[in-house]
Amino acid sequence: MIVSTKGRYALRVMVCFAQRDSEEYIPLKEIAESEGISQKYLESIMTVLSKAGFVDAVHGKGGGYRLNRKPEEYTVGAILKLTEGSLAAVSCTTQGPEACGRSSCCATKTMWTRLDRMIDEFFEGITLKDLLEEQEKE
Amino acid sequence: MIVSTKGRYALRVMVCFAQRDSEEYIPLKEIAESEGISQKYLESIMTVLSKAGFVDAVHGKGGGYRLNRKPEEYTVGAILKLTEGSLAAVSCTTQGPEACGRSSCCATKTMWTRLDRMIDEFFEGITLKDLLEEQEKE
DNA sequence: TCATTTCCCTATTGACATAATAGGTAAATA
DNA sequence: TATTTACCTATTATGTCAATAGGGAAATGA
Repeated sequence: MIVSTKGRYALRVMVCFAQRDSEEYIPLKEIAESEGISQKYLESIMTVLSKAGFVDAVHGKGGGYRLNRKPEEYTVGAILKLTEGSLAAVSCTTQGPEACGRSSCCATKTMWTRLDRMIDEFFEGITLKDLLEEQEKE
Repeated sequence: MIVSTKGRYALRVMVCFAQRDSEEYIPLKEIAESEGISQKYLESIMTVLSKAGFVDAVHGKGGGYRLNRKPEEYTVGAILKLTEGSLAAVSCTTQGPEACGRSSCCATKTMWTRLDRMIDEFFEGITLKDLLEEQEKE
């Protein structure tokens, strides 16, 4: 599993925000209910998105979260890297060469590196706007 | 993490066999030592490869394992799917639509399906022979 | 026949990450 | 000043992976 629940929820929630009026703040509670995610769990995700500056947050009544850029300025890759930490398909490529000891002669190492690059390019080539349009097609 | 230790070991070991004389049976002990994998753990991997008919196994002195096809007839995809069970990047695509309940309107579903297909094509496009040649370059 | 080598089988443990919950604090607003 | 909302720290529950343990059965060669 390369993408966990956390990352998938983050993406879905960001799409949710992208659908709404960009000025309006939406409380976490509302998003949690509409997406069927527990408020507490979603909190941990929103905190990450907020700290990284992906969303604006405002306390109190009328507050909540909102995007601070246009949907096309968020790549799926950026959102997933933030919430997942890494998108590496194997541990070999993230750890330094000293971790394995065989990396200098490993027949499979080049393959893992190519795979990582391919996955990265895939996710960096998709924006929230693309996901929105995908949804509207249906 | 999309590929675990099990799958990575399986690949390395298969490359190991591909390097040797194709007629010769190699005992597990020898492979385990040369690859730095514990015999017991490697056993569990070799059992899977053997049961699936990827290698021949012979008991007793002079016995061991060997490939039963040419290196170019093993794709990395086949080996990984066997040992990993699945190469899916997210659980959404492996489980049926009833598991999620949102799959009918999920903006990200198409993306996950495309990703899975891309990863599958990547691994199916590489054979043991390719890995062997990669190693010999160094 | 018998000892050795080797593969085969079942079960268990330890470690770790993820998913989710719990309970409270601080800020903003009406 | 009460309410709404975001923020923070800690804990639990679950499950998977990696690795170990201990023995059993087949093949071989002497």
